[in-house]
Amino acid sequence: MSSNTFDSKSGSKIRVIRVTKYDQKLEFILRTAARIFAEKSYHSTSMRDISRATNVSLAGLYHYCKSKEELLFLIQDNCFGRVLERLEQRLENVDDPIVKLGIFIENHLSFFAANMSEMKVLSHEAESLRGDLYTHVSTRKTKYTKLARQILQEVQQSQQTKDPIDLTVATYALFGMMNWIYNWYDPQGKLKVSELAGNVMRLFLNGFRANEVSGHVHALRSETPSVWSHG
Amino acid sequence: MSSNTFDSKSGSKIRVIRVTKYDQKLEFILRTAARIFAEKSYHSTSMRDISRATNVSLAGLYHYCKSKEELLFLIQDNCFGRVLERLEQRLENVDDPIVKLGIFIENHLSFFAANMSEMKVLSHEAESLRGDLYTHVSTRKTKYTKLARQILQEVQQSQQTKDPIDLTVATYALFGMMNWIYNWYDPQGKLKVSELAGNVMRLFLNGFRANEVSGHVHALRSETPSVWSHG
DNA sequence: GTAATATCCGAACGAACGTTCGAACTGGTA
DNA sequence: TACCAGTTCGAACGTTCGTTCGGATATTAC
Repeated sequence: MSSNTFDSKSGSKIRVIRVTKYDQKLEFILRTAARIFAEKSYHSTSMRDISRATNVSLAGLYHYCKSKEELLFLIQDNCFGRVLERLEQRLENVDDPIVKLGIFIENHLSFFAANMSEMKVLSHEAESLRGDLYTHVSTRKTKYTKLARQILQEVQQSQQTKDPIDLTVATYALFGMMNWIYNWYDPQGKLKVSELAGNVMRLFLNGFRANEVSGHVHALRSETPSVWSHG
Repeated sequence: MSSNTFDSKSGSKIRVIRVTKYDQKLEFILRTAARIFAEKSYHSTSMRDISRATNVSLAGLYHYCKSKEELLFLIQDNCFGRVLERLEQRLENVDDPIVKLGIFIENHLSFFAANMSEMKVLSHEAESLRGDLYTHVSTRKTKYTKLARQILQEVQQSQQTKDPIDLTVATYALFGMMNWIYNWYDPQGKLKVSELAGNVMRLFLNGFRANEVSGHVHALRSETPSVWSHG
């Protein structure tokens, strides 16, 4: 990892990529913290939990971060940064919107599967950050979402269908499908990541592009609408 | 609300449905707590927050629940119970698996939209319960998931397609699409619940039943697989 | 009325929390 | 050797947490 990835304090004056001991230990702390945050959530994890798991004293942790919230931020921001960086590389020189969408889905899911803890923390603890830190991650997320939406729009425009799926619904349905996997998917299990990505891709893309609505679905509309209330 | 919905302490000896003051106030506390839990998460909500929002003294809250955790449980269990109850009613005498699926989706989404706070707490704070309380809700959830999976299997069997979507992926993709809506959907906004449900239904069902895979998607498989690692 | 019960709350408890402080180490440099 | 910056940590600080206790007030039953 390059020394500038985490805004390192190593302060090397020579312009080469260096991995200082400080960087390595910070990364180790972040990875451990991410694992525990994923296991028992950010707010019910204490700095003492992280201290115990890393064998770094409670006070010692504050040599590597200025607060517990900054730990969460570093996990989220670093994780998201890597997703985006990789995505931009892979989308270079790609024009076909459907291929773009495939790359987007595969990129998201394979990174998710390989970094389950960090990605769970990124998607599940979205609102645990406050102030500037929240804004920073949130802005990135909005940008990411808009990119997905734009790709979907291109797909939709590339082949006119009647009665198209609402773009907002489609965008968030896609993210829902993908981000929900931390609730069930086991990267070590039978189902390989490539199979997962392939299935999600087919499921979503065929649904999104289909222009035909089953008669059965229409029949549903005649049902009396359910009215829920709090009493 | 019937006096037995919350295992009421009202202890009426007459066999009629009664709404005691106790029940009403408990329900008010639960609804308020659900709202705050949804806003700032269970673990960062204090009993003092709930006390302030309900105008019930801190100690007074413990007349209606025996712990903060029980508050969370009551919210989740009551909410889930109502979803299940309504679903079972609507599925009675329905045979067509596609209609079943439509009812399932519409039931879930319309209830979600009408009870956003409770449903967010139900799906977002799944792991905040411990021990028996966790097991109880979790068992119900498993049952609910299996029902969805079974309906999907029936749909799949009713019309043989080659290369069908993996059932596990499909099931959790569906729940991901539906449960993710607390991250973006505004029931008061432009998009009506019926439109939301209709779009989700079409998106999912067409994708799930489609038997054709685009050549574009196949092309993706020749990409060099991405390898993510922690370094 | 009065007794019994249900409802409510101010005040406090012990525990756990995030963070800080000053001192003790460590390794490299002169 | 002495020195300095980087690293480490035991101990403690002030705060907030969930919960409890004893008693006050309201409601019901007789």
